[in-house]
Amino acid sequence: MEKTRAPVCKDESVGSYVEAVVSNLPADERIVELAEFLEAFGDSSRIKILLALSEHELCTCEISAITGLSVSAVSHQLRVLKDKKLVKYRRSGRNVYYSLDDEHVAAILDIALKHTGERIGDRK
Amino acid sequence: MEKTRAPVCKDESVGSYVEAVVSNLPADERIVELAEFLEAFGDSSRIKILLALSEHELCTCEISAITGLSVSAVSHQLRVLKDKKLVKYRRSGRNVYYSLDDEHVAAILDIALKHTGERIGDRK
DNA sequence: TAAACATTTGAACAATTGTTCAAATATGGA
DNA sequence: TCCATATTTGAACAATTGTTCAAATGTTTA
Repeated sequence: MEKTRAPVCKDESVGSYVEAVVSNLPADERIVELAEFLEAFGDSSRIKILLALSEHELCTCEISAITGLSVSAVSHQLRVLKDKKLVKYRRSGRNVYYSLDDEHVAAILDIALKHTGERIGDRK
Repeated sequence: MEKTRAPVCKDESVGSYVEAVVSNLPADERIVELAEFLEAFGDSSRIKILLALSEHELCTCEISAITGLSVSAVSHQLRVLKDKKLVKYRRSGRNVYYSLDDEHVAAILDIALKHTGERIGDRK
């Protein structure tokens, strides 16, 4: 009478699909990788930086001027965005110019804008 | 000799587009809204829950069994996902069944999977 | 009603986060 | 070389986060 399976809700009508869902889940390390990438979107300073970069390649001090954040705060956040592969950069003289890493980043911003904009009562 | 503009890099060759970028940025409250939505993706427990829900509508205890998280931890995370509009739910008897709020949530998971999967050396 | 199951909630805690400030590093021009 | 500008870095700090545990709330069945 002891179950070998992980304990699921006692109701037997539940969960024939549970094993299928389990077996389709990516490996834990893959999930961590996903979360770390998406986590980088989860701060309003970084969103502001990403939205600015979605319009134009910009250097650190321009981003600072545009966002109103200190140069140091911008640099710290750019490091996060760089590490998590949301932005790429190139040096040109004294300046380091940043831009979105690829179309995926812009696409996520776009979907998020649509999702948060579509709710009733949220009209521009 | 005092500038009225926000201080930009001293290099004058820089920044004719800066004002345009500034004027295209959404309002701060809109940016906060975006960040709060995307922030909800930024945790591996929540990603695991969302990936499970992308395959099948599931109740709290099924999610617990599938993810290996405690029922309480799942419930706390579901509250976050509910508040940030990533999932919706319906009650059926004792159980509360959760599912992804709309196609935007699945789309973001999909793009993130592609983005993190495409990098060299990350082959399955 | 009481008992069993499913879910939510609140307090507590360690761990992580984003900012500021000061200092260090990097680059280009005199 | 020295100086000005641009950027990065590290330490410190308050604030926030995710988990656990225990208790409370819902719901169904006997």
